[in-house]
Amino acid sequence: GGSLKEVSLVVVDESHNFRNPLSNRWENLFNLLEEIRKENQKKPYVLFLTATPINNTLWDLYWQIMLMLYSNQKAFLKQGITGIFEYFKNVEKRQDPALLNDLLNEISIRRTRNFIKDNYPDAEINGSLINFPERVLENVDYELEKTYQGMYKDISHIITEELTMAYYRILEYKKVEKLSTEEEMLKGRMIALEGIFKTILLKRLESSVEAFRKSVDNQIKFLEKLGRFLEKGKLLRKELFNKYVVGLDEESAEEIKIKLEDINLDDYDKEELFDDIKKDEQLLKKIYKKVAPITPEKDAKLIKFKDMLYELAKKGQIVVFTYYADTLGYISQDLKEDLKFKKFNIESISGKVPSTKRGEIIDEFFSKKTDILLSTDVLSEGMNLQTAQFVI
DNA sequence: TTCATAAAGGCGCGCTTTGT
DNA sequence: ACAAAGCGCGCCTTTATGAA
Repeated sequence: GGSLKEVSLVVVDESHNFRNPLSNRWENLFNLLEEIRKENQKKPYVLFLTATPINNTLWDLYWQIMLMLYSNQKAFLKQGITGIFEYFKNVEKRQDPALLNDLLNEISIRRTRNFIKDNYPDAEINGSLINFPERVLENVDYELEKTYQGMYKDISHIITEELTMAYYRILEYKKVEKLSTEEEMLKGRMIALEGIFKTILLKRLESSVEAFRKSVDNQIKFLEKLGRFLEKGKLLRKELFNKYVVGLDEESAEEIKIKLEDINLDDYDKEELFDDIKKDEQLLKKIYKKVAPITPEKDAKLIKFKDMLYELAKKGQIVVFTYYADTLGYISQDLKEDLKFKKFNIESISGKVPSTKRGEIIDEFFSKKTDILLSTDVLSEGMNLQTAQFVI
């Protein structure tokens, strides 16, 4: 509620979120800092906090520093750094991160676990000594081949070798001597997407049967609609499909039709295109049939996971991270129904959980009411889950 | 770079609940 | 009784991924 004039310190937590200068958040923060400076007639203190100043490249750090320095390339002239950009270029060229020290010494405070242990052995939080638990890493192996009861090879063969992927290759069905340069570009990009799509399918297969089933089912539905719209001379793209996927009844189908781009099938090898779309539909249905009977009781990966979970849960609190929300839902549903796990309090959290509810779940975990907490990436930032004894 | 996919966060709208 | 706060939903934005 106060005015910008009263701001003398700006604290940015998880500051690596401001590593990309092309994003709105970077620009907004830059403008905000500028405004504060103007109102104040002097620069406020700026404090950036992050455990991972560099996520991908050196330049992540560069753009965070640019915010702190109001893009002033000559901010450290006195220290012999004539231009920040040049300085980073040089570090990049020489491939030696140690060269960053001159700059980092001017602007950063770094405190590692060992530093605190060595220099502040008596440090306390809320009256009790800080205790850094020993971290022990353990790998658990499982065989996908077993999980999918010998069908993993079949499934991955179908995905990588047998699917025609006609949707991503529509331009290949065009009856012309030579595609235009523009079309040639588009074709290349669509084929690249085909690769991404295949990878995603395999990734979801690896994550859980349920996540995989959902993707396969979704693709079957898409291909059905794609075929139906093509017959009407309209090309259904994924973007619109995903937008309207919930209510694709006949009425809304008419509405969508207006928004779709036209496609003149006379220019295409119609027969072959339709055949291939049908073929993919059949192949995906075949895959679906294979994985449909893998119920939780027959899911070897889930069983192994649960065995381990059960043993660990007897010893202490656990946080389980998973990549896909669908896998989270699958596991959480199964644990809820499993009598063996009845004695444990199990909660799950993802981006779909509203923020107020999220706070409750975390509080309950802190007060040790929860034994097992299942989570997607939402908990990876800004959350201190140190009461947990195990992380999976 | 590009784009599909799936994860996340943020904001505003309109409605309900809460506080004074 | 009225304003403020909270909530759910839809929409928009951001990010990582990987092949070309």
